[in-house]
Amino acid sequence: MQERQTKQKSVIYEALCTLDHPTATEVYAWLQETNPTISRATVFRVLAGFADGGKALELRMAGSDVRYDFNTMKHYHVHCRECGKVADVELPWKGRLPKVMTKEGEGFTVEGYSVEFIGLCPNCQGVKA
Amino acid sequence: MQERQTKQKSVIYEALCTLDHPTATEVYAWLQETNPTISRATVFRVLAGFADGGKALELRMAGSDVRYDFNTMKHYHVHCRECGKVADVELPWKGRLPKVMTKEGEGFTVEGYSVEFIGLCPNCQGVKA
DNA sequence: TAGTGAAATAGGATTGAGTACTATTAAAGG
DNA sequence: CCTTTAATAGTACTCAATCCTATTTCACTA
Repeated sequence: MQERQTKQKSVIYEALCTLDHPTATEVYAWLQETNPTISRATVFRVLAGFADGGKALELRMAGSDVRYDFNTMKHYHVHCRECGKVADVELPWKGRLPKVMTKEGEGFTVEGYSVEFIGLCPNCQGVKA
Repeated sequence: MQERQTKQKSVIYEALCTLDHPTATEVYAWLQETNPTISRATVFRVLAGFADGGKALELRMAGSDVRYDFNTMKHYHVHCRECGKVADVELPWKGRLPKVMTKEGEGFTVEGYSVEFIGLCPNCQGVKA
């Protein structure tokens, strides 16, 4: 008996698909309206489980909380340097490591790399110069 | 009267150069031995000030605390997916944005991008499979 | 359809990085 | 030396994320 289906998982997944690259806290806040008894710990655990089971991507972008993406296809993201908001970027995915990268830094085993774009979201463009 | 020189700044900079891509907390812990009265808030503020004034780089790598680098030359980093440790990567810096990137995601202004390599540090290679 | 064992949840406690606040200290110019 | 004011010490606070455990509830079975 494993991967038991629960109502919590169902509504959390719904939230994940409805909201735009949400953090666990954003999912929790959104669910408060319709499911006020859901536990914060449950939201964190279930989202992490989705990522672990391949049902979602876990976005650990520099300088912002962990965000989740129901779109599990590899794709690039921009994130706002002010508020941390994330959006998808329309660019073909380039999967391969540059071959020069067989070199290692100080004994590290290099498994991959990630590219992220940084900018300002529409909202923060108006606020900050 | 601005940018006043203090003993705290001096010893924090020394710690920054001695330790390897440290977090503010690591700097604070290291200084406890020699400067037990230094304040945690001071360490955070001074390091942020170094980054702001161009005396250090602020590394906001995915999934780890903010780290600082006394080497202000642009260069790549590997970071350990287990413990967050960071090391430099010997690769020529490629400064330019891919020109395709004029495309925007949902009205974002794209200002730049960052590349980071992910792997396992020597220490965590033994611990985890 | 009820019974039962295990997985999952609720919800409160806890951790730990980072920030806010303010009385006090000390750097630098006169 | 004295004054001005930036910077610090130290404590309180915030908030994401994790831990803990009694309780719930899913899913398998008789």
